[in-house]
Amino acid sequence: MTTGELATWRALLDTTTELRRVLGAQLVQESSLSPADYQVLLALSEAEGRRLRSSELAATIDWERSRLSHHLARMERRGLIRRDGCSTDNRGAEVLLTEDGATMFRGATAPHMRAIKKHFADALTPEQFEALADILRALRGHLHSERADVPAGGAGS
Amino acid sequence: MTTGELATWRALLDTTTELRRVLGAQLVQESSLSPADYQVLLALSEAEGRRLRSSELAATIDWERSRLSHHLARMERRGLIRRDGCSTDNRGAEVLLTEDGATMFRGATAPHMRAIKKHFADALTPEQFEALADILRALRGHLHSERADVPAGGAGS
DNA sequence: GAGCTATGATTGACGCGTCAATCAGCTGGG
DNA sequence: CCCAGCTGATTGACGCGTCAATCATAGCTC
Repeated sequence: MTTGELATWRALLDTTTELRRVLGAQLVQESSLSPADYQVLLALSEAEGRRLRSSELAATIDWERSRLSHHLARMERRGLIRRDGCSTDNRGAEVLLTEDGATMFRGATAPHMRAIKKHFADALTPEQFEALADILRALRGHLHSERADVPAGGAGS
Repeated sequence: MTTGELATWRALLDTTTELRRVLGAQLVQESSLSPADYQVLLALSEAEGRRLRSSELAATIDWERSRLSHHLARMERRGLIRRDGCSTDNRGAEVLLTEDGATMFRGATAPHMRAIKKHFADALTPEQFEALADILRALRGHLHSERADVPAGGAGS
């Protein structure tokens, strides 16, 4: 690995850290929702009937189950979501958006989009967007191909 | 903001989250150092005499002071660093790398670099690296220019 | 249908990060 | 000199995330 490649890696870490910080701070200040809250509410508001099985929600947003459990407990306390037993599987829990949660989410969306535009989208040219999308596809593809490689027992690099 | 731009933003979040997770997990498993530990040890090992004023360290790695204080307390318990009063300013603390800390860091470096190469560097072409470096420069520049804009009260872009 | 294992979900403990409050020591004005 | 105010650093409380353990139920095998 070259010095430049390492520097680019560090730049990627630093820049994304800062972007998350700026956008996260703005989100929580404007709407009292953390990025994590937003992610949960987004997934729920896009789901059929604004409800999801807990495990499906975890899969959708790619969270560990226990993290989700803890977070849902906190969100339930705040009245953003509710948990309900599942009719077809008595072990299961259904998570559903409350009216309050939906309202909070709606109120947060527009300013958040504006912030993303301001701090991210406005910084790049259309060509850079395309290049970035390509790069991210390549990175994601690479990560996933590795994941498939190892368990199969194929030869490594 | 277009749908594609938003999708690229989401892809950036998701992909960097996953990269951090994979590389962080590998780092902690191979060397018992968290990414945060690594960042602190890297800054210290590059510093003059392997020591830094606490506030300079915070500035170097761009952390809140209280976060650093908490983290240093934990690292000190583990014997990775030591804190020492400062001779020129009795309020100040000097943070210095212990032998153990230096050894741990050295042991972690090579595997970590290999992991970065494997999961990140190997996924991209030289052209993509250049494009990515450009994009990150643009993003960083944009973020910083905003920061300078607002307090001064000048006209926006 | 009794026991075994697998699965959906939660819990507790503990390390981490943020915010607000605090402590200690420096510094400048009277 | 003394106090007011600033700065370097730490602390405590609390929300968050991970890991391992747990609980309850489903579903399979005999």
